[in-house]
Amino acid sequence: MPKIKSDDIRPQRRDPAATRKKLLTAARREFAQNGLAGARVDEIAARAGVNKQLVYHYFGDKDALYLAVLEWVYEEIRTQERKLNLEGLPPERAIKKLIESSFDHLAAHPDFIVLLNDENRGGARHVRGSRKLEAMHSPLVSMVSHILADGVRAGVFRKSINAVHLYISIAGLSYFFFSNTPTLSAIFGKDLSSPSERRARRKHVVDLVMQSLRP
Amino acid sequence: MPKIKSDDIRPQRRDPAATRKKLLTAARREFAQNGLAGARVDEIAARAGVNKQLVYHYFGDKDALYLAVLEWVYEEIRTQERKLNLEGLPPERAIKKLIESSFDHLAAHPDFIVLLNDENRGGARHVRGSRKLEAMHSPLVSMVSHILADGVRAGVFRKSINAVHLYISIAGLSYFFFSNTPTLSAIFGKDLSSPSERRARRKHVVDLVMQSLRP
Amino acid sequence: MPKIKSDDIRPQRRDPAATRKKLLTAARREFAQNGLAGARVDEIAARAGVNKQLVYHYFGDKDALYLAVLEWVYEEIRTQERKLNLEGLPPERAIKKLIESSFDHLAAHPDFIVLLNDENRGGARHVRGSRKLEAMHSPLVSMVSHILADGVRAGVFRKSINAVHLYISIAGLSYFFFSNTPTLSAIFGKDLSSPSERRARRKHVVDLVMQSLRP
Amino acid sequence: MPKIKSDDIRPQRRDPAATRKKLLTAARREFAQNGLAGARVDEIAARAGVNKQLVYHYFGDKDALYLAVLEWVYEEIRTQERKLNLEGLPPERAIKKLIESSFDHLAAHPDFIVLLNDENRGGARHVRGSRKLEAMHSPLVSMVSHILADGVRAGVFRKSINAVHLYISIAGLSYFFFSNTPTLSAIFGKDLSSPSERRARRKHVVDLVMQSLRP
DNA sequence: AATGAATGAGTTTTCATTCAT
DNA sequence: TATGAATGAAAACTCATTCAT
Repeated sequence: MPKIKSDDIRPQRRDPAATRKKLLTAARREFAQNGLAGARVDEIAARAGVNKQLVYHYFGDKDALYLAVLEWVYEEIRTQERKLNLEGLPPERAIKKLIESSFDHLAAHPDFIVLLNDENRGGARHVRGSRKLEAMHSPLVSMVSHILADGVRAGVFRKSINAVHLYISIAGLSYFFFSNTPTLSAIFGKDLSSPSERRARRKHVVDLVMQSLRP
Repeated sequence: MPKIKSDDIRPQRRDPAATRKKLLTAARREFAQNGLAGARVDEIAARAGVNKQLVYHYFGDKDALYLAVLEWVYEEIRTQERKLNLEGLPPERAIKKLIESSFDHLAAHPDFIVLLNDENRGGARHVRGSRKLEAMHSPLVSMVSHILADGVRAGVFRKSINAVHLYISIAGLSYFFFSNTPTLSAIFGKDLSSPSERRARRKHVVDLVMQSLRP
Repeated sequence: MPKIKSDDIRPQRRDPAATRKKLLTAARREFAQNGLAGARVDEIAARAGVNKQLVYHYFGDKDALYLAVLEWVYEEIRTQERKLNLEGLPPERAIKKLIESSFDHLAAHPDFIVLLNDENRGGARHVRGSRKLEAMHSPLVSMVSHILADGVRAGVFRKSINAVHLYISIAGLSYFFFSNTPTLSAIFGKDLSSPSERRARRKHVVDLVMQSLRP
Repeated sequence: MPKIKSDDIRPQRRDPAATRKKLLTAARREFAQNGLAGARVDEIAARAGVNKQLVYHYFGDKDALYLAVLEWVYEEIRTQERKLNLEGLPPERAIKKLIESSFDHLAAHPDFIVLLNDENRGGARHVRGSRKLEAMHSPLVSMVSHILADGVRAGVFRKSINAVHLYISIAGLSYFFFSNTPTLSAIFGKDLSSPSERRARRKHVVDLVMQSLRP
């Protein structure tokens, strides 16, 4: 929406919120492409089209900017999870929807993986120090727990499946595929990044998990 | 083979092979800890206890050293795979052994994951350029293919399971757990790196895959 | 004078004189602690609790602010000198009082020294450019001159003592002690900043000068 | 002395000791002129005519370089003190020589003062952390102590003069004159840096101290 | 009068790499 | 083969100052 002030030709001058967002977006790309150590503050500022000093003005330093990006992508995931609405669904449909949306989210946001990799190498140093992330509990584990119980009761799922590990498995089956596509493609001599391969993978993951849950 | 040179008091002076190995070991640690961009050539030389220039002497440059490390860890995996001897086993035992040894290898060599992450972010640029890696085909995919066929014939596995994707799934279920332990632990508020959690995970992965293969 | 503006809760909003003074006080501390080059305009504004831009509003730039601080401390000294009232005293009492008050002033205002050091390194560039300081002649040199003459006439002081140099000596004997306390303490392995050491120094300075004036 | 190696046209290539010394000399000038905070590492390297990185190679960082300079000037002073040979002299000649050489050393090395000023503002942080300086005790205080005792015994000095404070006074009477010449000149409207003024000051200092010691 | 955003030039330090011995 | 000196480019971060409101 254009600003009302008609005599201001230059767009968005003095718009702190917009500047912050531009920096954050640029940082997300740069960190995803080059990692924490490989990312360049200069480049982030250039991508955002603002002065380099503003990185420090708004975020403090490179690490704090990295954390802000992490908080952003985690928030995206939580938002997506909240939108799932699995409560009303029959157990099998619920799990299937969860698997699919988990796969689709990674497909749509491939940078999430690459941003997390650095964080994991560093022992989750930023995540552990974040108040914001501490408050962002995922509702999914307990939801999965309930769905599993419902499924067992309904006789469609086998017993003694650990909800935390199932959640990790669902994530991992998609995550590894996306994160390691380049080396897997090179090793197998087959481009796994094509749409058809991606569809095949999605189907395989859904099948694998669903079949494994049968009583 | 002991060195004859009697007047050389300090051990391993002028021992090219040993120096090369020391550099490689040091590089593996440094790259695993700090990534490709974050690793320091100075630090690698210091860890190896040799002069920095020898990195260039033996390997050419930092990227070539990184590739040498990648080739090393891939070779380790292939060696482990060759040792598996799945041929004689009944299908179910064979797959189970494959899953377990896949998990155990990552548990024993956690740096493999972290070394590959950078390579994947970079589009597998080093791997794709390597003659050596090209020659190191994994025998496992075709082996899995045969095992699956045998299992279907014996009536213990269901049909239409893709061997490549099953292989990727087996790897991914362990890989993701190990690679994301720090952030998962932080998010779940539960230390997943403990031996008991690790055992539980191993069991879960074996169960998940085995159950999914049932007809 | 209390402000009338009734709806203004925070005190001293829009109080130019107070803001100026707060800036000056903050600048004095910051310059004393970090020198001209080491002082930070940001820090000065923060210490003063006002916006950084006001430094430029009120003083022009960092150098002008530094000069304002110098003028302030010089004015303090002149004020103290004017309060001395040496005229009526017998020559020996007058000199003694001068020495003591010179020592005491430095003891009370240790930042004076440190502020002047930078100015001296820079060739007194600010002081020489200041109209205000030009007008602030010290009355003391001519006063010392008269006291010396009186003392000689009264037979209590020896002849041919240069008033300017005596003034410099009186200042220097205290100045050096205060300015170099940290390094002298480190070198002598003895804390010269303690009250007892300070008292001893004061006595020594008075004695030294007084004894040297004897005929 | 020219290097023997005749075929080496470029002078002093690969001469670590010379490089170190050039850096140290350049640093001394730069620190003296601009202080610790005001000095520029770039400028020091440029003055030395070597690559900036060598500052870090040889000294570690800017602070360590500053300490190296401090150690150098202190060593100069100790060397000069050792050369004094006051032992054989009669007490009055000994003290006079000490005053004069103290004055002359500062006249010859005016940067000593300015280098110390920053160190004192910083609470002697570098000096206190230096092993080297800890070992460089000045022999002068105990020497002054003995001279004073000899003078009292010989009836040429009065009693109860503290050696440490006399040493500080002798230093301070010269130090303050040199350190504050610019502002004193500006305030007194008289150039105190001229040779004649310097001679007058030297005489005054010697007189003042010597007269103060009379019984 | 007062504020916070924005800037450009600079400042220390780092780093992969090459040179000379 | 091995070493330490030397380099140039670039990195993160800082800072005095100005702009827009």
